[in-house]
Amino acid sequence: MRRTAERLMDLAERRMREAGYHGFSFRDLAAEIGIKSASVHHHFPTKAEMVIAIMHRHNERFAELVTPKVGETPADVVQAYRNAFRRSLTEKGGMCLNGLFGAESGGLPPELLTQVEQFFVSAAADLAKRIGGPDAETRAFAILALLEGALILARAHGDVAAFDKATADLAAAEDDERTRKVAA
Amino acid sequence: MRRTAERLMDLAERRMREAGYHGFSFRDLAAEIGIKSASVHHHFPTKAEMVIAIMHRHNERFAELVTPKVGETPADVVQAYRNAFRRSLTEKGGMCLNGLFGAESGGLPPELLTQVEQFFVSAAADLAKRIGGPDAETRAFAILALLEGALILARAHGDVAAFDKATADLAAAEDDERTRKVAA
DNA sequence: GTCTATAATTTGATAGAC
DNA sequence: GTCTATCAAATTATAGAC
Repeated sequence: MRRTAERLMDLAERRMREAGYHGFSFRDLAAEIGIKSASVHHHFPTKAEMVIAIMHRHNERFAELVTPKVGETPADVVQAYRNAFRRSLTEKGGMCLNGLFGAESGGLPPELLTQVEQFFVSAAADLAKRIGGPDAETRAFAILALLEGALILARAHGDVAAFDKATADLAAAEDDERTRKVAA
Repeated sequence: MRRTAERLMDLAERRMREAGYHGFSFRDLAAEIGIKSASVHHHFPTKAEMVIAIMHRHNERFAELVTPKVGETPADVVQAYRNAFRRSLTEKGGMCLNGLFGAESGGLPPELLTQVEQFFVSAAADLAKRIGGPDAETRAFAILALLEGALILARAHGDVAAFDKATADLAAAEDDERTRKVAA
């Protein structure tokens, strides 16, 4: 069944969100779902390939989560991104994989790093386009940085409240930008 | 000589900033400075103890870097923090150790996580006290999150410019807060 | 798809000589 | 402080039977 492959990916993803690329081994996964590590290799030849598949799936899901809504305001867009990141914490048990791999990028497979960079490039471009206004690209970078950092604070404090605190002014700030534009 | 211990710490710190807690082994370090791994254990009994010593040293240095200046404005304080974080990238070769360990906290020694949490608690308190104004604590969280996330973006893009872009509006925003207060 | 068996390497760590 | 020698465990991965 392809179901086993998905369970393996789910499990590996969760472990990595908690502890990074080295946060799981094939033996770990195998033990938890009741098979042997050799069987994991049947579904994913190497660990690198497995992680790349996980990242691919994750980035597709992320794109769906922040898909544009008709009539959205810039504040709506920022809220959609904020909610998507927050879900990492509350439903996936930890960090954004792209942020995590960006942080520990030094020892990771190059193909993985390509995916990570690509994620940030397209997320920044998408955000910038949808919030618009002056310096949209700079503000998009700031928003992505704030969200990644807010996840770190929440992990360090062991409390989602830290994420909420760090991002409390996010939507309000974007409303300010709007007001400023309208006023000008 | 205590000199060897320091060289080991320097090397290990750099590797961890690039690739996280699992970014070096005692053998790596030993090979690079021309001794054997058993000799590294003479200076640091275990890896966990070594990393804790590195964190201790790092957090002391950080406190010095952002030490209060007489007559500082809130914008000055934020700039001092921004510069301290930026130095991680330009002089230390990578992430802030606290941010990195917060991100991959799942598989780390508990004593290390205690230090990480403590760092963020005291940094937020210090920042909040020195920038003052309404919601100082919330803004302090946002500033720390932005700085950590900006490091991630720079690592992911492989370019310090991403850090600068993400933090471009930081000091300006703090000036806004001041203006707002004065105007009120 | 899963198993047994096993290889090759790496890792954190220790004992004891010099 | 450094070395040789060594350990036990873990990790990624492969070959081939069922």
